Amino acid sequence: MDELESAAWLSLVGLTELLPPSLDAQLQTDAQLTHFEFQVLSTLRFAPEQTVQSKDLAASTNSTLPRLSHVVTRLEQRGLVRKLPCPTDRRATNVQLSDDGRRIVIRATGGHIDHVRRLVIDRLDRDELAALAKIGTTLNRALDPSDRFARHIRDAD
Amino acid sequence: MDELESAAWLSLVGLTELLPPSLDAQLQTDAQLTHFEFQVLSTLRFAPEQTVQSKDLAASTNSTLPRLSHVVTRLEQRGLVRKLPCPTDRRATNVQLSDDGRRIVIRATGGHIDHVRRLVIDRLDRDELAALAKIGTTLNRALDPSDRFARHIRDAD
DNA sequence: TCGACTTGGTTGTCGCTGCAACTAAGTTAG
DNA sequence: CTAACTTAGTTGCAGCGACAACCAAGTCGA
Repeated sequence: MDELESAAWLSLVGLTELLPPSLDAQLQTDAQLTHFEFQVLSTLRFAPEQTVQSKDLAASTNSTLPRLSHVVTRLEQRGLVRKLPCPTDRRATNVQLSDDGRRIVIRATGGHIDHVRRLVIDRLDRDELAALAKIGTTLNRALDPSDRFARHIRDAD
Repeated sequence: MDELESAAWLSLVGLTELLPPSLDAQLQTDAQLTHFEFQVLSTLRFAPEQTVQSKDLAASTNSTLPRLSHVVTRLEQRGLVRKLPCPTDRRATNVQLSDDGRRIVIRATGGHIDHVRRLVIDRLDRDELAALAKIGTTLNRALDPSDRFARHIRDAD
């Protein structure tokens, strides 16, 4: 690897190690949510009926079904979501945002966006944002060929 | 957030969620190492005497001292590193790469670099690499003002 | 229509990391 | 010199995520 390749790679590794803890910390102190929980709630918030089937929720949040199952169980215990049996497929469960959950996620979103702006968006100019979007898309496609991820936060983030 | 900002942000979040598992998976199957363990061993490999003090090793690998302590304990049990008392400060411990550890990390490096190339480097042109390096540096500085991270893999990665 | 296979989901266990508490060694002010 | 403080490191516990095993429901072929 030459200088440029190495610099690009190291900076990318740095990002993947530093960014997630920063997001978790902000959301944890401001809203008692992990970033993953926030993603789950945000996805539900913008879904029709505030309801999404577990399998699809897992795909949207780029998680596995076991992981989601655990998290949804905890969120349900906190009263932020409900689990409903799916009427058309009795194996499936639909996850629905509760009123409490809706209030929580709405209140959390503002501060989270502020944080993302201060940390990332506002530090890059338009050209850099465009470059990042393009590079990110390319690499995400390589990392996740099924490309199921991340069509969710959209209006939230 | 407008379209461009949102696209950049989502692609960045995607990267931070997809890249680390990919690195861990490759290193785990090819060398029975987590990416973090690989970083530790790589750092030691290029240090004078193959030895680094725990505190500095923690800083170089962007980890906390407790985390490093646990990992070094495991690596020592596997015979890949040694813990030596520091001669000049009796509180400190120096971590040294063993011969086995050296062989392991050297054997692991080639495959790891191949993986990184296939996944990232080879998918970007020179302009994109330069943009990524610049953006990454900017954001890393925002995320980690002390900037202690990532002066290590250098020749390895 | 019945057996084999697939799909949706849950549960249990294990391993790793964060955090707080703690020990030990070094440093500094009086 | 010694009491207060800081620094280096370890340990124990708790929480989360991966994985495998499992159950239940749906599908499909003969």
